[in-house]
Amino acid sequence: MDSNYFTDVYEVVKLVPKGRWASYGAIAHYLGAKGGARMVGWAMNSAHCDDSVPAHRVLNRNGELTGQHHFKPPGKMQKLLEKEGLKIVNDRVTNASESFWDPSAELM
DNA sequence: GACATGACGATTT
DNA sequence: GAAATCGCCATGT
Repeated sequence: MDSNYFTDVYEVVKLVPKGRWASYGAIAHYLGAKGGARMVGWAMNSAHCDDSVPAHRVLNRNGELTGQHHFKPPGKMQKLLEKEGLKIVNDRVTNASESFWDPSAELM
């Protein structure tokens, strides 16, 4: 529980608006760039057990569904994103720059 | 305690 | 412009 870092990541991910997506680096930067994007991904890895954390809204900086294989079943991530209004093509979000959500910019 | 790995990012070649 | 490499730090072995 000392790793409050994960909790921070969960909070930010939960704050991601529906139909938008945030990048690991953006969240990491919002948290103070602690450890960088990798730690965010690692936090999600621990969060995968928590359905309250819409990890499917967290993609890499390219808007690619990098963690699909970690979902159950694989592809659920893409389905959820498409259901929220995002267009996924080739495991990648189209109009990514338009649906991109930056916590440090939107939440300030 | 050290080595290897990981849902990434940025920089350099 | 694309590919390759290093860096970030925490977790697992």
